[in-house]
Amino acid sequence: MTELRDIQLSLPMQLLRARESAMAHFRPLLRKHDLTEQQWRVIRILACEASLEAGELAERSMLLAPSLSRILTHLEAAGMVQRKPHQGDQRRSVLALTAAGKKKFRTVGPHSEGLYHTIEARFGRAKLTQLYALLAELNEAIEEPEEVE
Amino acid sequence: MTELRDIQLSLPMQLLRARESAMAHFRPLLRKHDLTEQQWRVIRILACEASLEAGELAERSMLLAPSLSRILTHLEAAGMVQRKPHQGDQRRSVLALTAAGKKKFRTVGPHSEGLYHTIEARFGRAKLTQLYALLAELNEAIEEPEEVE
DNA sequence: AGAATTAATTTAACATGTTAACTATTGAAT
DNA sequence: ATTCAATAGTTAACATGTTAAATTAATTCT
Repeated sequence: MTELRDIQLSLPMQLLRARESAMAHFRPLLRKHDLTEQQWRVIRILACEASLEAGELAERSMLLAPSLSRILTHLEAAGMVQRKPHQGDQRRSVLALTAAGKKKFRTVGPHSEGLYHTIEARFGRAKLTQLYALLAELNEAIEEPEEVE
Repeated sequence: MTELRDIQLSLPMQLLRARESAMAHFRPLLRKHDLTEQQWRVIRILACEASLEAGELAERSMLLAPSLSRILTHLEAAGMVQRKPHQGDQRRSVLALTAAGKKKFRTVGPHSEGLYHTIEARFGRAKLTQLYALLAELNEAIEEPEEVE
């Protein structure tokens, strides 16, 4: 006889719950600096890369193309990101932080790091490392969904 | 000398990535049955409870009140949920599945369970249990954010 | 009882999530 | 070279996420 699983025990929901617990720490900071969580993801990634194509940026920031497109329009209008055409392929666009974008990163980054260290201190570095490893294993194991007939 | 953390190693983003890997398995099924992920969360919870107040439902489904409000309007219009006034407190509303809502649950539920078991089989039950435990510990440890001065 | 507070839910406004359709450009196949 | 298919981004449409404000009803205080 197979055990009946608690219908409430949903993997996506447990991951969402954990993510919410974590994000709750960062949201007040981001709001104070007029950034959404997604805008901050984009800025963080561009801050480490000098320049990136939109596709790469979408993948790394875990944003779907339509979302990223709108976010970039917003960040460009705010003067924090510059869109340039790609040399040799007119379909692509290349993104980079402006001086204002870099400044925003240098302003917000340290506070964000501080909050991260708070989380690390409370949860424990060892457990955090273990969690990262498990999440990576999970991704590896279930990355490719089954076909739906 | 403190190690510099990889700025890309973001806990919220790793949790998001894992969640996306998991949700990718369920999205085709839900789409085929004209349900959003959030609508399905609401139906699943109501299917186990007979009736619930909106506040309780919001908490269990990890939905903010405004989102839930709109979702319930939608599910009510679709004939799957019934909103009733609360006896003794006119501010509250009590939600319950209709016959159509229960039928939807019985139709989609088994397929959803099947996909869950696929994930469990691929990742391993032991690791999945370990992951749930770690996520619960994380929630416990960081649930309360620091004050922002 | 009546005023002020608190509580549960909804509405509003703007940003993003999700899927499909569209546009422009490139690459491949005759 | 012309046609066809694939690729990169954007636009569109609708649903949800997030915060603030508004609504309505219950509670508290005097």
